[in-house]
Amino acid sequence: MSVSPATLRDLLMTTTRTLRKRWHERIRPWELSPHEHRALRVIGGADEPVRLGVVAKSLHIVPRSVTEVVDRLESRGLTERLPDPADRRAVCVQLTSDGRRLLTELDAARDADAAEVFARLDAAERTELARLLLKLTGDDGSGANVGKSVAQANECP
Amino acid sequence: MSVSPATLRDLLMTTTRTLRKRWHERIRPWELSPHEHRALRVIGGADEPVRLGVVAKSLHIVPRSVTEVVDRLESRGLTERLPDPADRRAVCVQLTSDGRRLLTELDAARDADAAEVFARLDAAERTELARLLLKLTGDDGSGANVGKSVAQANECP
DNA sequence: CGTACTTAGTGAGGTTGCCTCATTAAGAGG
DNA sequence: CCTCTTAATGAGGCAACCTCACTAAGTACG
Repeated sequence: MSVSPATLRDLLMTTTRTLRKRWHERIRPWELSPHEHRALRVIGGADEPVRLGVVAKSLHIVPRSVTEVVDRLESRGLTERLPDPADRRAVCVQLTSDGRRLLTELDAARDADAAEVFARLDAAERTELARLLLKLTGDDGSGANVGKSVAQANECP
Repeated sequence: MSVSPATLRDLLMTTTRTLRKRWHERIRPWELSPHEHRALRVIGGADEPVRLGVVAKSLHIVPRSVTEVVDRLESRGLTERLPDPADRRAVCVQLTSDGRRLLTELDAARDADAAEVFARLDAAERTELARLLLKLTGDDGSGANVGKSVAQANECP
């Protein structure tokens, strides 16, 4: 007999809940919320400064909220604003050297955490899990997939 | 070459994000948040009235917050408080008939939603996905698993 | 029995991370 | 030049949590 969709969904939710909780614990020493880390990743992901509006899209929040997030990062000396040379309305943001250093550490910690969790699966199982999840989210031509929205965020001109 | 843990984690997160978003949309007509639905499920899950403290544990929030959640449900006529016959400090809560009716509808909608999503997988794939996720969350004797915390919430005396 | 400790719920008030709306400044089209 | 849109932000709001302090009630112990 097959597994019911409802059970499967609950299982998925429980799993990611565990992941989030682990990561939340692990990131505590840095006194940076997971959300701020995500912002840092978006900003540092490109090698050029990024517009606030682009950060907003990547984080799936409205531009107004990005202002606050970046304010907080900036107050900790992790990022700095600079004018967009091509559009004087726009504001770009980039990592400071402190920010870059911190991001490197956090990314390493995050990868280590993921590695610990997924060590329970062997290579074949990981591949299969990835295949199943991709099939679920269905990148079937619709192009609406957000899987790599963070990685490929377009930069400032 | 195998899939990196980091990619896998991102894939999981994206998947559940999609699920949450779908459900959030779908539940909109009832004007009840997913969170309130969860509370309703905990309260209606048992056939006997449930203590507020038990609801708190099931929802993974502190008792004080349950007071607010239940207040809101009660103000919509979905639940009602009653004294615990065995402990005069405690307060129990149960569904009204309106609450029971609503819960039935919502559960059906939620199951239908899950069914739509997981229809992309055949029976064998669903079974495999469940196996992999179970292996990940690792119910390997530690007993710390929370997978069915909602379903088996203990009742009032 | 009385005294001390614990527990269940809740009032008061705070925090976080979002949101909308209005405003200012600047680019774009006719 | 004049309207129309767009980028960021000030002002203010809200939801869903939290902690701390309090009351009332159960529990343990000498």
